[in-house]
Amino acid sequence: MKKNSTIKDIAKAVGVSPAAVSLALNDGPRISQVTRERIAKVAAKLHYRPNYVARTLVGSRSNTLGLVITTILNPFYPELAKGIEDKAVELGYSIMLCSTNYDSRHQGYLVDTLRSKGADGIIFSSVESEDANVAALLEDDFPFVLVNRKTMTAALESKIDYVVMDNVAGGFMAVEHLYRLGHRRIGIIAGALNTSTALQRTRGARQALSEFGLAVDPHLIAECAFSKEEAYAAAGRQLSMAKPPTAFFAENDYMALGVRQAILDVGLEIPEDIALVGFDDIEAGGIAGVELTTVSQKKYEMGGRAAQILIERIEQKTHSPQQVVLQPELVIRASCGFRNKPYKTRRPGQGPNRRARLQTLERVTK
Amino acid sequence: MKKNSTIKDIAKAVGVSPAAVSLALNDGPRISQVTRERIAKVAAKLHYRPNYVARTLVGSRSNTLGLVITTILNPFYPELAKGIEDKAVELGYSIMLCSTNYDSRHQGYLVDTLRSKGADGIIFSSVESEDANVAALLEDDFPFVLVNRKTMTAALESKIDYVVMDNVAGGFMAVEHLYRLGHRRIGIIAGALNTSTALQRTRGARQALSEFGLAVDPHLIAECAFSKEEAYAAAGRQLSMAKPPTAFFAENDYMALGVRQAILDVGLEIPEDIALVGFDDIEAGGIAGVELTTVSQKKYEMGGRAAQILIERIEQKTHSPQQVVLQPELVIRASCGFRNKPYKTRRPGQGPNRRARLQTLERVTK
DNA sequence: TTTGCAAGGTTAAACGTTTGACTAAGGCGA
DNA sequence: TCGCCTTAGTCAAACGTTTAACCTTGCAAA
Repeated sequence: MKKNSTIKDIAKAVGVSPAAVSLALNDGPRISQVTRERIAKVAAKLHYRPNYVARTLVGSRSNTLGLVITTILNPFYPELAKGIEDKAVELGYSIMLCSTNYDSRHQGYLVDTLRSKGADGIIFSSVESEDANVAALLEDDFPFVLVNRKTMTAALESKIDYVVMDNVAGGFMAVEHLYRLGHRRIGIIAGALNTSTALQRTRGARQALSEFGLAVDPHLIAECAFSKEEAYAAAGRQLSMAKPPTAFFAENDYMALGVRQAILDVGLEIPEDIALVGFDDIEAGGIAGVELTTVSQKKYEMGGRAAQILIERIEQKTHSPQQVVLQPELVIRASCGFRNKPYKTRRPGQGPNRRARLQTLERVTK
Repeated sequence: MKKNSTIKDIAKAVGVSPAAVSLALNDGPRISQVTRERIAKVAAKLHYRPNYVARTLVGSRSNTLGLVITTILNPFYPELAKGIEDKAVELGYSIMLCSTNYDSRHQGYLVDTLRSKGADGIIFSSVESEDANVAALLEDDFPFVLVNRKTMTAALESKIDYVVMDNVAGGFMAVEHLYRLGHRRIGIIAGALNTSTALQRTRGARQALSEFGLAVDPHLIAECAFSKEEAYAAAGRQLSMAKPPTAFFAENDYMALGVRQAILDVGLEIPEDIALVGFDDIEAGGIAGVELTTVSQKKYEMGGRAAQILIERIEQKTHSPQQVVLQPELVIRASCGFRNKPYKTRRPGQGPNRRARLQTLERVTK
């Protein structure tokens, strides 16, 4: 491989010291306009490309962020990653992509590698609700931000930057929608309950159930990994119960696609025989013929915000922990039959109005 | 941020020289078993994490690969990226993800950044058929591999590592399938023709057309970006022609989804009124109700092979350029109506048999 | 004529490793 | 006892930057 030209090569060619070249190229002080220009010219001629590795070593930043996700195969992540990458590039950073494949031991290895390789900070979209890596990073005062998920260790939570959706509100919305459509037996296909995401969506769902006076049947709550396959299996099991549910809430769209297939495979139709609501609003859910009703997350925005918060922390522009909670939105499509037969039930309860209730929920969350 | 412990800290603690620590930790020679163990113990206690930045600087490798794609939003890429990442991790490498967003100037910037930051090599899945960056990299003898696409500059092609599908054969298959189903007016929604991918799929499609004695109507070939939106628009235009096509071949599945929507939006049904075949075999195409017939690419495998080839080159285990061409496979689902009414036409022509013909095509490709 | 100071540099150390060349100590055969 | 080899290290340079501290000029002011 051809050797890259260095600052020394330029120095030699121009007849100045390496320090002068460095200063000139970085708009430093103490260099006259003329030398500055001569240096720039020679640098261009030699195709000089600053060596970030050396620069990083002397202690300045690497301008590289680590991004830790579970697997890029879940369509939720590409959009999140896109939001992160766009913002990072805008602010002059690159990103290193790492997948845990749901293996938290591997996550430890990834974190070490990222730090070894000089990442300035890490964006985690995959932490478990009590994650050892998070505690360790905090201890070392290494910059990181959580996105999509958060830690639920009370002592830590207030010290950590994160950006999440209000998952409790989201879970509530999903079940409320189903309830108002007349459903009374609602199967909940929950994600892995060692994640804040699944924990809170489930909590919101249960809150809705109890607020509407529905019993919480444990057989109707299935915990499984955030995967299509497990969701398919779990839904299949509920469908073969003596009294199967008349509606499903799958805690993400990828799982919802699995549930959908399970429903179709037993010969039932959506929404005529059974209703289905997902969570995330992935692109595939919007395809004609699929038309999944879902709780929408602002994935792109979440990603961008997370990147920005992390970079601010890295560049010390920041102060205290930033915790942003975005509000979800119900996207009504065809999979619950709302268009054909709208809500049967009035908004239940005479308590405070919807907005007030949600705000209460939010406080409960924290 | 807490300072990381270094080899010097360990050296001090153990009472040996930094060189000894380096040697011990890297299984180098000249260190006795006992010191080796003492060093290991202290390293563990201090949570020593080797500084890759420094290591990279002295000239060894960074164990980091650059991956350049167009945009992770096209569902083709996550699976490709997964194949790359898994293989890279297996072989001890990390990957830096970069998106060009279809901007070839930006690609130049990305390449520079990647080289600046010490990437050992680059995987390109986004080069244009005559790409200046490729030529420059080759000139500098910088390790890289092309995947999914290749250069079509004759002088360069033989010197470059790449792994692609046989896109000519794939394009041929798609049109052949439609032809044998009885279609005679086939709209081709082509990708950007400055990519080898679109160029070759289109070439294959035209070869099929002419082999089956069908005229090539230029109005039925629309070039557009590899995006859902442009494909939607292009299909819409063909559908409003006086004599619209009875079938479409979209050169990737993401575009096919756009075409599908266009068809549905004018009130036509698939496959009853119009047939549709895609390319790639993305997961969303297989969803019940969508069931897109498509030419399948082995994305995961392609990715893995590409990573492996690049790493072999980086580690000098390699010799001459490696060029792998994988064979596509037609995945017949519901979008062409094959199941209801199978082929009307015998395999046309009395020339050499299918396999022989394909092999000819392959040779033409190269 | 001296002093002060701004402008435009230069020097050298430092970042954390790796690695080729050197060395000290001990053991062994002759 | 000498010479030589082996073992287990040490030393110092190098990788390409950045940056604090120092050095020269030349010129203006006193």
